[in-house]
Amino acid sequence: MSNYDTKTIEPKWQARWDESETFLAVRDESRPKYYVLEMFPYPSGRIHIGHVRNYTMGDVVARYMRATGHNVLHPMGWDAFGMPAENAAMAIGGHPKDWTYSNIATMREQLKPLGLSIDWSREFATCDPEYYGQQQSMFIDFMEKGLVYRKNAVVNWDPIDMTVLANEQVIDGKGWRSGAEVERRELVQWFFKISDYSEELLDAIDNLDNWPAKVKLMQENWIGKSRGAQFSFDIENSPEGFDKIEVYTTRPDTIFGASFVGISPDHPLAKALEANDPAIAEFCAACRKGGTTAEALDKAEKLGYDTGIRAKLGPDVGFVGDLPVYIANFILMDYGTGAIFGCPGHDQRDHDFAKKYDLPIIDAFRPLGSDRDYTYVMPEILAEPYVPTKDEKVEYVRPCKGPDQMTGQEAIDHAISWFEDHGFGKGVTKYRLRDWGLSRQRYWGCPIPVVHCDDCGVVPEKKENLPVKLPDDVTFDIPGNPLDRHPTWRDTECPSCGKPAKRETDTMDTFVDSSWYFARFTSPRADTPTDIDDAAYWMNVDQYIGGIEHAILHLLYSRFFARAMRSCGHLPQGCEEPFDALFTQGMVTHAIFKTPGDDGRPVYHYPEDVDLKDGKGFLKDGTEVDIIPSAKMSKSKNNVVDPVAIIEQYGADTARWFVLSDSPPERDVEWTASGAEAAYKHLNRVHRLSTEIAEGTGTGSDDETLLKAMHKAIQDVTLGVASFGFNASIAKLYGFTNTLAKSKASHAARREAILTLAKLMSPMTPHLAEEIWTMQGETGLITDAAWPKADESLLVEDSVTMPIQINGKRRSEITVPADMEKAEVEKLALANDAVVKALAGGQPKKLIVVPGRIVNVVI
RNA sequence: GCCCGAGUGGCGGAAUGGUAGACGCAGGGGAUUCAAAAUCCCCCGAUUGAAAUAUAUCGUGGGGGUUCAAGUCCCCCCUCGGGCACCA
Repeated sequence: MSNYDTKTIEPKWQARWDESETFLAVRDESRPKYYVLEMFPYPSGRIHIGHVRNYTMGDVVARYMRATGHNVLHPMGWDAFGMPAENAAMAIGGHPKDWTYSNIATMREQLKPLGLSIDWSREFATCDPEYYGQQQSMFIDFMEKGLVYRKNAVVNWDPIDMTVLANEQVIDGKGWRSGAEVERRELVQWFFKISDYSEELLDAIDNLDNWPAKVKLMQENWIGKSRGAQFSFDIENSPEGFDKIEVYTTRPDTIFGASFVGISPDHPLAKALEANDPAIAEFCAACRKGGTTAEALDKAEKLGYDTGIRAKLGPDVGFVGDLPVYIANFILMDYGTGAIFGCPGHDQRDHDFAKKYDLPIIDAFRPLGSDRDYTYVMPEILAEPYVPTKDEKVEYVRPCKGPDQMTGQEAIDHAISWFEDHGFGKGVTKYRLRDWGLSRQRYWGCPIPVVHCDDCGVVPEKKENLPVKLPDDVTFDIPGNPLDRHPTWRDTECPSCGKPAKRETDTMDTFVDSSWYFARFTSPRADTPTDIDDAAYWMNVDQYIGGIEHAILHLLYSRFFARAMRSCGHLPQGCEEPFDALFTQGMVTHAIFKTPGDDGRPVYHYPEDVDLKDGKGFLKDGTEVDIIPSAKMSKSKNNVVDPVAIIEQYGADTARWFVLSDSPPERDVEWTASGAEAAYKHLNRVHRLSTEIAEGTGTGSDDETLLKAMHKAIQDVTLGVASFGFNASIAKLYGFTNTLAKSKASHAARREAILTLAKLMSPMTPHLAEEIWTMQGETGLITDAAWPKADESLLVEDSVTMPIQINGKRRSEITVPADMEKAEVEKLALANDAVVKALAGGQPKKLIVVPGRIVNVVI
């Protein structure tokens, strides 16, 4: 009897797939194409068990689609630019390029033993000049389309990494990588005009039917559309040149509840005042200093400074009197107009502010049936503002227009038209989404391919001079951008006039690299960014798989890029939404084992040092450890599972099988030693079963039962595999394996069953499946065999057992022929002992028969 | 604060409104073995019960409701997780 020897089996089949170029993707119009993609990895140095889960899921989809007759594209590449390479160069010397390519080589060698059905011929890294050169070419195209611009901008400056961060990269006021408190600086920066697409990116979300609702919602909130009114107050007692304040509001219906006007400390008017008034300057400086962490904002008091300026609406509107103009710390310059009117009666923030500065609280509306009408309320009388939802009907005591009773939304619509009718305001739609600042003052990124010429200004590099390659001779001994201090790299000539000029030294945000790699995979060696025919054939990505952490940034940028690429002719029409279906998978977690240390800090123990017994863990010396279940893997907590060691110990198929079993794919799965062991035992059992069947002969009985179970398994497993129900599929496979192991059917039937089992397992455990295929004397690769089809006629049971409920509680059951008439079933049910007893000679009030399902007798 | 999502045995988790707990882990019992490992078989929600294929009672975070029938649908509440946030 041969053993389940993964060290022989797995490399053998991987070599066979390689030799026969099984996974090479070639255009073939005769078959439907299917493009499955997992988010490509950053080459950090080693693969993580999370990679195993991510790529295994993609591989299951790819192999299943392949078996169902699709021409599958399943590529792999490396998101290879970024700061860790520079950090490594700073920490341990060497060059980011060497560090990166060496990591890629290591990780490729670690990934390959997983037996993924990847077309490795399409592999590339984003730091390959062939890739980033095409990106530069596209950047120039975007410039021509007006999708790129420069502006002086207040940026988030990370003082440790010495770089600019996107808003999205600032988390709680700290740099997403360094954790350093972010500072505000003004620099000339490059931007993509993603805001041009705000409306389109928002509207199109509705059509992303196969995206998780959660991700769609997050994107909607991120784009943040709001409809409101923009209008001006006339101001008096203001500096020269300022006779109006433009404000934006989403609640114009509350205008007659206004009791002050507020402007941001960064508002031009505030800046003008600051220049002449030291007290105001001091106040504004204090506002800017305030931390931007969520915590700091929570605690930050509303601060205001009365400028002495007075504001009023246009002369003939009446009602709203002179309003004091405050500089207030809670008003952001980069949203709306940087100025608001405050309505303390219907806004918590304004309410807080009004209380503090003793400003009037004026109701614009009141709850239906209420008789309150506050025109000026001392804070102690009205503790809270009245803030109903926009679809709640309220009664207006100071309406702009429209009936007295209407919902907030109706009132807003009426108010906007009232503003427009009176000619001092207009309806305006605003988005929270800002343009994408892509400049990075780093070395290890794609150089922005432009030249600064004294005479011609900013000039794009000529395309024939691309790629603008990164120079190799750089050092990282001092912070900042090595490109800035390189002696010669910057020096070039103007592509337009030929005079000496300087290269741009900013490089691109690495999110640019990952915003179009999926398109490049369709023709990775093309000498244009894409080959339009290849793109037309392979796009869109039919199934995209990755972590929820990319729900906003990466996916939104990719959606923008697809549109921008279409407008430059790099993608055909219909690719605006590049990912037809998205699946976000959970993490692989692992328990943390810790004991209290002498200094009070916990000591973390490696899993291999802990013996588990009855749910408790003990060290070798008998000390009990605390167990924290399901924690994110972290090197510092010593709870990282190394996939390489797992593959070494159990083989790739076990690792693949385990990460798919137990938990639904979208949820986190906890890696446990016992679970991995169990997976390994099961695969051993299947292998043993196959050996047994291969060696067996002869006749048996009850083939039909086995074949029925087989077709049921085909049905159930297929359903699971096709819908990301991998854990459910695996449960069915366990069940079918048990049935087969116990079956006394004939050799022919059992052989058919094990072949089907292998086929059904092949997306998850491809090596073992190939092995069984061969053991049973089949020729060719199981990978090339067609997916089994369930025979409908064998799925139908001859007889069914139906529970009988009496008043909704299960009391008995009857077994009847599956096709029995409802009336017959009713008759049988009424004759059932339990029913007869319960009826006690009476008649049921109601008798419900759901054919094939259940009988309910209501008494 | 706002917006989502989730609460089912000791654990991970199954369950088109139709027999709650599939499958796996852990646990218990047995077979095999000189013994062990491996393997195979059986039991395994709680309560009551000496026990039993008990046709007993309770049971899917809590409380109401719709329905012949609710883990599943509706309303309120609690807890946990995630996202966003002085966004006017």
